[in-house]
Amino acid sequence: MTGAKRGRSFVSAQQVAELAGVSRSAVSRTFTEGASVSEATRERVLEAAQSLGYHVNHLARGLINESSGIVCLIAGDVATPYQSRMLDAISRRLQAINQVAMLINTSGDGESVAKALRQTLNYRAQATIVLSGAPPAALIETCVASGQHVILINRDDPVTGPENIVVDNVAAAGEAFHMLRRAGCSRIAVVSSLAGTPSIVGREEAFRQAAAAEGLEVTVARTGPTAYASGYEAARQLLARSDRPDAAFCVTDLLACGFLDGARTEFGMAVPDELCVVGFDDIEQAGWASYGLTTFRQPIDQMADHIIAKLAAGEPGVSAPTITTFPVTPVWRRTVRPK
Amino acid sequence: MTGAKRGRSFVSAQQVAELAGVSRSAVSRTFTEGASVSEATRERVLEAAQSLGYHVNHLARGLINESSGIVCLIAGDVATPYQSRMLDAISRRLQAINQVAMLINTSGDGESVAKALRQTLNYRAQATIVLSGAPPAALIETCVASGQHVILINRDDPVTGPENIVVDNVAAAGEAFHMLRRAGCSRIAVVSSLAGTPSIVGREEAFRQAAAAEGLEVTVARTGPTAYASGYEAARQLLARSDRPDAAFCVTDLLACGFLDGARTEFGMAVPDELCVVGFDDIEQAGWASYGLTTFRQPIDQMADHIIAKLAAGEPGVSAPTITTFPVTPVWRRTVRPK
DNA sequence: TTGTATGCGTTATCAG
DNA sequence: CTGATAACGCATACAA
Repeated sequence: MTGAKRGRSFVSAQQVAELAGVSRSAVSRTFTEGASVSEATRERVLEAAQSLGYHVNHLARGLINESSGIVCLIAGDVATPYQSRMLDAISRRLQAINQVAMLINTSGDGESVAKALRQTLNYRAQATIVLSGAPPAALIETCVASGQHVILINRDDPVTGPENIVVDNVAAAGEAFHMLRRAGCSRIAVVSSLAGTPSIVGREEAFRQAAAAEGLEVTVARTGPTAYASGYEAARQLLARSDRPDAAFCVTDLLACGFLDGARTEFGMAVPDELCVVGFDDIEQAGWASYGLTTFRQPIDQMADHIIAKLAAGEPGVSAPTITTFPVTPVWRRTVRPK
Repeated sequence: MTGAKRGRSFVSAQQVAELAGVSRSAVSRTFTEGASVSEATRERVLEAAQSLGYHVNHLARGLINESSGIVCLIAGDVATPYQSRMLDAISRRLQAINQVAMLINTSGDGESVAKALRQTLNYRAQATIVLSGAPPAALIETCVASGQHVILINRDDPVTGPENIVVDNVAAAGEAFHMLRRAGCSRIAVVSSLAGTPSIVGREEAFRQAAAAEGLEVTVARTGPTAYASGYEAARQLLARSDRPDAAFCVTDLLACGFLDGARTEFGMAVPDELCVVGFDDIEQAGWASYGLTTFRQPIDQMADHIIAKLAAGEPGVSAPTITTFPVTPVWRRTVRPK
């Protein structure tokens, strides 16, 4: 009677073996995919396990075959529509391939992204998926050196890890500009944020350049973080001007919703008659009747599928950094004049 | 030179010890809180660890002191504003006490909640926090028997686990009714969902009873899941009637947003002049200018604090199930006539 | 303070 | 098919 720990603790294979009258190995084999056990002992073990409430210890299992089955998801703004949607898409798929998601919330400060990367190493995660935030290059390197997949989403920095997933910001921004032009808009503003994220500045910059190619100046407003309130505030500032804009490209739907509300509430403007607005991401709220936001949809499900495929493929490529770009499709709703 | 695994794998304490010229124990002690190491060796170890990219294996550590530092968060609708907000609040605090959140996404089907509970056991989680879904009582029991904290949020079922966190639905629903009555409304509808969650039916039922106490009949609409679209559809059906309601209590803000949009878009109704609406949860969108929803706020941060306190307190109470009820505070905005 | 030895719960290997 | 045994990476009681 070695392992009789009288309740209040997890049950071990040892205890199951004793109850079933078999060896630990038999118990182990019963719960190991594709091991050979006779149906008789298998049932005895299963029954004993059931009555004792035994569950295989993945920590110990991971100790042996260097695969914990854990994938770390690192994100800063979990409560955000876009991020939480992505989180949902990825975690759901992870379950399907018998992996489990470890959520690391890097609440703001930059130091904590590094801390998050270290957590991922501590838990011997198979992969690290960075949804937001800027991880230190050195730590990324050790993650890769340790055999992890490191996947960065919408983070096409100059210095990056090996697997990058990116959305075609410049194509979308260019298309946004032409949508607005075809609608007859000429005083176009860009509503952005102070975040300085690669995708944010990428969209901003691409739009500006598309405008410049037609000889058009564009004013850009950055009034705060990438949030609803910043969009609202941007409307407040931008639309109070004497040369009030007749269109806005918002680098994020959240900003766009705020901007729309600001334009309507503070200035009573009619959309799209007096003002055209284009967003980015196609979050759920963009489709709500109060907004009917014309925007660009990120193919979140496809991106998630791609990530899972990478993970399922096994060992990460030892080779050079990868960049996979996903197309972004326009979703026409009611904030831009048709034609 | 035992542990020279040439790259592509995680570094072990063994390798660090060899490089630093000390024993494995010295390495272990260096990374163990409150162990005694001389400053000299400590630095040598730290340096070696740094250059090798060593990180303590929490899996192995958890094997020894039955505490993996993992807390499982089980949720069904991660992408939902309320859930993701809760997720954010909890995971953020978990980091602060050196725990890490494992996110288990029970995507819909009931079986997967059981699967989630088993995962929690597999990873020897300290605690299991169920944000949504109905876990089988038997599994809850083994979790508790294994020494886990099991915390159920807004799930005051008859059969429950040991630690329940609940919001005062009946007080809020009662108050909602009186808000609407004081606003002069008499034909009041309840907008609910087909989900059949305890909190949903609790609010529904409490509101109905408050009305019944004043001899008022209430019609309840359940047009689908607890989502925006269901609220919209409810408006479509409810407001097309000859005895069109002049008020609605929506058991969720998401439903309320949909209902408001439906009322305005499909019927051009003026809120709050022709129609008063009350929501529940106070999600971010409730505060957006397009909605200005009068609703009831769940004290998410306090609830999260409470959970953390429970975890930090150590061993779960062996005693009877606990129920902690949190108050819900009304947030007056613009969808109910004042006075 | 330091090193040695032991054990944590598993699985892989090997002999039967 | 089965059981004994050796890892896996780490923390700790113990001896030095």
